[in-house]
Amino acid sequence: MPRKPQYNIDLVLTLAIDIFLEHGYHGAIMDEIIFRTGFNRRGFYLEFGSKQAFLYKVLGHYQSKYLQELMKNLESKQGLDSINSFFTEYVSHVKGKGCLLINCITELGFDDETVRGVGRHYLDSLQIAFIGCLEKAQNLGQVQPHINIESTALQLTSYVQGFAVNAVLAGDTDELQLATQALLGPLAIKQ
Amino acid sequence: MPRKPQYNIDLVLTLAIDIFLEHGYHGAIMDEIIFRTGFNRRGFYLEFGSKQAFLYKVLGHYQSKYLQELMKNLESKQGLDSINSFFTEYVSHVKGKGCLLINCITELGFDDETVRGVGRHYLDSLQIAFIGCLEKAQNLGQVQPHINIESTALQLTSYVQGFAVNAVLAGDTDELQLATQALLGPLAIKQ
DNA sequence: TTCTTTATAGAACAAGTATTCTTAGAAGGT
DNA sequence: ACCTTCTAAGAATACTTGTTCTATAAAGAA
Repeated sequence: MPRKPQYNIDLVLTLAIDIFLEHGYHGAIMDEIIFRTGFNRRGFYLEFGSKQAFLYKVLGHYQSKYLQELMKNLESKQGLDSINSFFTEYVSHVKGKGCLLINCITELGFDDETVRGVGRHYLDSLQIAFIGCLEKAQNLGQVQPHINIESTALQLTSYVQGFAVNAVLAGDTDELQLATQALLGPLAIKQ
Repeated sequence: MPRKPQYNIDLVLTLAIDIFLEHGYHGAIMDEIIFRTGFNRRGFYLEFGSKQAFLYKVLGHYQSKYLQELMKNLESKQGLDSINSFFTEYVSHVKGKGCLLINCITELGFDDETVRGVGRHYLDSLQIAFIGCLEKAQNLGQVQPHINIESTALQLTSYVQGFAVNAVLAGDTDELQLATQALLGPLAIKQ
């Protein structure tokens, strides 16, 4: 039997996330991908077929490793606390880098139906997760009873995307943490 | 004296906005830029020097023609009404396309200091404009007196960036208009 | 009209980049 | 120890794309 591969697909995908975050899809060149992931060209094309197919794999990996993990905060449906911890973790995740999925949407969304589909699905999931948390929060009496839950959830979803953009520019994230408080504060019932 | 140019720099810059919006910076190739703007290669390089320099010009043009125009709504400082009309116009501006500046930030922000600078300046202006409006609104008794103006302004600024991303995906923008109402509603004093 | 100047169109060039191919060598089976 | 099989490294290829160059023609001045 032949030698075994030295690379680890999971690690390659993880390392590639940063490369695409830094340079975008078209700006990330194969030489850097090969070099920084420690992969080799032949193996790369045997494994993934093309740069584009590779991006899709990286995006999928990014979602399951990070985005879905972050959303678990919301799925525990503990009301406002869940929303709070989601934002705290999200801000620290995107700090100084932004979000790979958001970057792909803005760079490729117009031309790439696959990316658009993934993006829509992500935003939908996020909104649904927020709705679940808000309903719970309402039941717990944590938020004003009169708010429109769907609109508020959409609103929170927009915030998340806004943070992803801001994070690329913001040196420190104290600002963003402050914004989170300002954002969630008005929802809560004043004690 | 020689013949006069048939192209119109202003028009070229305006047409280029859509091209960069559709394909991003690296995805927009010179052939399409030349073709769709009706420019010619030689003239292009005499006038702008390079694709990168051209992007900066297009970005500047985009800001003065659209972003600053939209912000005038806020500068009139008529309180909540100004904020409302800003959002209405903004949503209709980014509908189906997104915002060129935001797209450039997410695609190039990490590598391009110029773009980062322009982006920061834009977000700052926007936040300051919101602050002006909120102060006015507070003086007019249109909003709750206890809200933290700076935080609320930052919150609104994040929201704007979220819309820019959502708009790339959203077929219709009714959703976004609804979210805006949900957002601004709680600020206002109930009548 | 004729001459000068410069825009136009697109061919040519050169740099960059995704993909394929070649060679050498490592890991295990017999 | 030897052979097979597949990986590793990177050279080579083919294509894309930003930039420059050339030839043509149009617009005005004298």
